[in-house]
Amino acid sequence: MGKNLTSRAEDYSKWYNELVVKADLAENSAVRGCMVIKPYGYAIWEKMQAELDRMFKETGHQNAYFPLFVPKSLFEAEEKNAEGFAKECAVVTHYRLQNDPDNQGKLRVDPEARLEEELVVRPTSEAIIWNTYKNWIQSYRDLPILINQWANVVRWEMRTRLFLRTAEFLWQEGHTAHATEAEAIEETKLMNRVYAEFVENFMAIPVIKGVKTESERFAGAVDTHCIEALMQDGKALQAGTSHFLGQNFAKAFDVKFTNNEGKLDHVWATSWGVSTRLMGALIMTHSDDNGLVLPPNLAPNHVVIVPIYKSDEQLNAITEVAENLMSQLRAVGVSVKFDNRTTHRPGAKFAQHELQGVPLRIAIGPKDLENGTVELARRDTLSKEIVGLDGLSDRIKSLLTEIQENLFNKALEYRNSHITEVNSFDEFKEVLEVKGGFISAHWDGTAETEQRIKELTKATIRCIPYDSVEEAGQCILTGEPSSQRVLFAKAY
RNA sequence: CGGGGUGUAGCGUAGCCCGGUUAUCGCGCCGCGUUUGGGACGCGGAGGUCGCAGGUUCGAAUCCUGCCACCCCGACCA
Repeated sequence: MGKNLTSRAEDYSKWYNELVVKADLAENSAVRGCMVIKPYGYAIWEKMQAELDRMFKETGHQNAYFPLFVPKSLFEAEEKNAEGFAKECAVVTHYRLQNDPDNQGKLRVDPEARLEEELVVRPTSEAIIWNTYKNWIQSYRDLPILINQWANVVRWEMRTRLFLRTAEFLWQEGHTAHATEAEAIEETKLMNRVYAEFVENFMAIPVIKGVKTESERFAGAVDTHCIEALMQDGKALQAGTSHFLGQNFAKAFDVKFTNNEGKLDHVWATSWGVSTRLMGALIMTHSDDNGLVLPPNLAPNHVVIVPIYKSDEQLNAITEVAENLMSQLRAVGVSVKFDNRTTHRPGAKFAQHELQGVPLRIAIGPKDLENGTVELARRDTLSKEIVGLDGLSDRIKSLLTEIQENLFNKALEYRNSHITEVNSFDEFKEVLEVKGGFISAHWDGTAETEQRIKELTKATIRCIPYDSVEEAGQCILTGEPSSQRVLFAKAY
């Protein structure tokens, strides 16, 4: 893969700035770190939203919406959660501006308009949602509550990384309440599976499902399940998380219910989320030096048709062929755009659609009019061929399926060839340095060792994979006994 | 908050050390014409508080002082 696209998220921004996603963070320094998503980029996000939303509903969830502002007293109720997010909260302290007497034409914050209680701009919504659930739940008959919210959240990170860690981002967060521990744990796992299915089948990004170690766990969770993906530069990216919250939030917000035996108990909870960070994952998994490569399942347009002509007569004839083809394609569910802009030449259009990652391009010119053919070009392989018009729509339909599979398989092959088993710390450092990717190694299970390895190498434990097998071994750092391998990597 | 760096047109830049015509070049933008099977070419044109403020000087993008902003590395980050 090209070096231009494989190092850091910021590098991608240079490529996509103009066309895909307005990747420049907002120019005003006060909102530095917030991203601006252009229409084309947003169309991709909408596709992702639509599919996820469908999957959530199929698994019994409903959408709802909760407030952006969280009163500080609510925010601090669940201690670990509050502590985990405290350092990155934007806080509203005033509710009014006034003319600045010392500075004509400028406004200042009215010192008289200080809020009695500060409002935290949600970095996540557990607090405000559980404060609400308290009033919704009395009996086991009120359970489960299976709610998802599409929202923006703000995390005032000291340092932002484009797509991957922006100050404001869009996401969905599911918040569920259950009568039993087993049911909540099942929900946690279910949603992690839903995420994995979406990311693999839709985004064509292979992921590893697993569980986080204590130190990487969500603040306030009992267990954090996750999907981990590998980017083309050998760094791991956490693509989604699903948390089993135990009774922590129910206790913090005093959410009790009477169970079917008439006993009072705290509710069991989960929360789960994926964000616009997935767009970063998409870019960093499939792109090449010509730009974005979109899996057909996410592409706003599957096919673009570019006319090549010298005269108006030719354009008219091409338009007729194109419109015919478009209605055939639309009939079989393929989205298609006819790029008949007169302001750009064919070469410029080719380049632009490649940059935007349109899976298939059809060029129709005078030669094709004579021969009843078109030129069909694939974005994933950059190959071109001349094909006849007969049966073209069916062919394109199956080609799109093939491209979707090809992208996944390519990424899978790369990912699999970058999971390395090591049995010593020297080997660990060596692989991390020269090859990158995931490293499968034994670990003694302590947070101290994990921390020490992080300090020495910058690698963290991405997860304990679901499919990790029982196997006697020794911790690569301490030599203490270990019963299974875990996955290490340098991560975004 | 520590270490390093950079601010010149929408973007990328030259000029700065060693002060001196109208601030350089490329991309992009606008007009006209010729073009159109992989990012067209020619001619013409528009666009600048040289980060901000002060100072030195006959004269400051250039030298001095202060400030501001941004980037990178670290700290930080489910």
